[in-house]
Amino acid sequence: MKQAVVAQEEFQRLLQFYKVLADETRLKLIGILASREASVEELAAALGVREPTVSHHLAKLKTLNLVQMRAEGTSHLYRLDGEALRTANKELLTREKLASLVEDHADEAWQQKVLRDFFVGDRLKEIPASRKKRDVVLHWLAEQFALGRQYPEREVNQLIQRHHPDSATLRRELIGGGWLARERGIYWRLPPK
Amino acid sequence: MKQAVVAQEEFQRLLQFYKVLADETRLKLIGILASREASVEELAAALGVREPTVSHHLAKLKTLNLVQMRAEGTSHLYRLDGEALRTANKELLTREKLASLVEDHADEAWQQKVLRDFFVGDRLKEIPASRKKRDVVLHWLAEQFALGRQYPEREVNQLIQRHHPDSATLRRELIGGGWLARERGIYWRLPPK
DNA sequence: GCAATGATTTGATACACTCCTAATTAGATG
DNA sequence: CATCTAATTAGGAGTGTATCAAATCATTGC
Repeated sequence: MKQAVVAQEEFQRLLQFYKVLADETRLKLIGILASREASVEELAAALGVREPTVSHHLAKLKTLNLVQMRAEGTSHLYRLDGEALRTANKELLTREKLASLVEDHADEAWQQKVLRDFFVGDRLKEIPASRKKRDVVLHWLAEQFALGRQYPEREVNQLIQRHHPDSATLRRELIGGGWLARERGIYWRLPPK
Repeated sequence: MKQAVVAQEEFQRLLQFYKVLADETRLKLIGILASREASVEELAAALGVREPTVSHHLAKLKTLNLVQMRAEGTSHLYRLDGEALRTANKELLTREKLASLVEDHADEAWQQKVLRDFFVGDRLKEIPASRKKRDVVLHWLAEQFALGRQYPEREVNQLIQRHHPDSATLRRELIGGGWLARERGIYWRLPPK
């Protein structure tokens, strides 16, 4: 779980990074500072905006430590921190990276929704037509069976019928999908794959 | 000049890229699709937003060719185009890259502003105190001299005084800054560095 | 062909962010 | 200490865009 929190923070950092860079004026600003240091006044003139606007943008860049400032007289001379830029680039958008950053509660949320949609209390309204949703329902159903116990067919049917009348279909699906196993009229639940 | 146009387009592409990525929902979307393909319905449930919202975001990702879609039944299954992602990453923010993307009209604009600020017509209101601005003014002043011509001191003073009374100071600065050269009371303009 | 299902498009609302002007702060200079 | 300059901060107008509900479109299945 600690892991997940770290991932969250890293995700937010990445998001912040993109947000800061996703502005035309700021990107130009970086472009100028990439080749030389410059004062706020210069930057304003070069970009065709007012000084406060430049200050505003520089403040955002500062939050990423992308720029450094040194005062000379009343001027503030800004320059790009190339090291920070290089570091930031490492944090890049790779497939593996992103996948690891997103909590897989995503999957879980989706399954919750399917169950909400198809159940009223613990009665199954209907058997989902789509394979994917049916699997979610069957998975839930399988969990109603205890692990390590043996069920005669009559008992299996009873248990299923507490949730839906068509026990034959559901029983067959539970077997076919590998949630239950059967031998000589005796059924048992298989451990989660 | 053709070069500049290309750079402009590339700059805009880079900007678009950051804009698309600078959204929490979209970044999560990419994160999910990084590990598996998914339908709009699933994505909506996983992200906790409505289907239209997901469609909207997917449309933006499509503009960068970051996702691919295949239809299965009435579902549209989306997946991340890892190749596109890798390509996009190459377009990265390197110091050299950015510097080349930003037109150096930036500098020019700044100089124009200094001249506007300190001149009324072609009369210099005052000699700028800051070294940087003074250089801009001196540069302009130097250009009022013809290249390859010889000026006696009296003529130099006359020319300068058309723009500002303190010809002594300005003449000295023009020499010191390397815009004019002098030998035995004769002055001439040096070619631009 | 007619529902039903999932996706997309459209139109409206709300929030965030850029940019401005005006006011304030911090340094330098007389 | 007063004044000037450059930068920053505060506050507000205008714009863009994320989101939703409602309407529309496309595909499957009866």
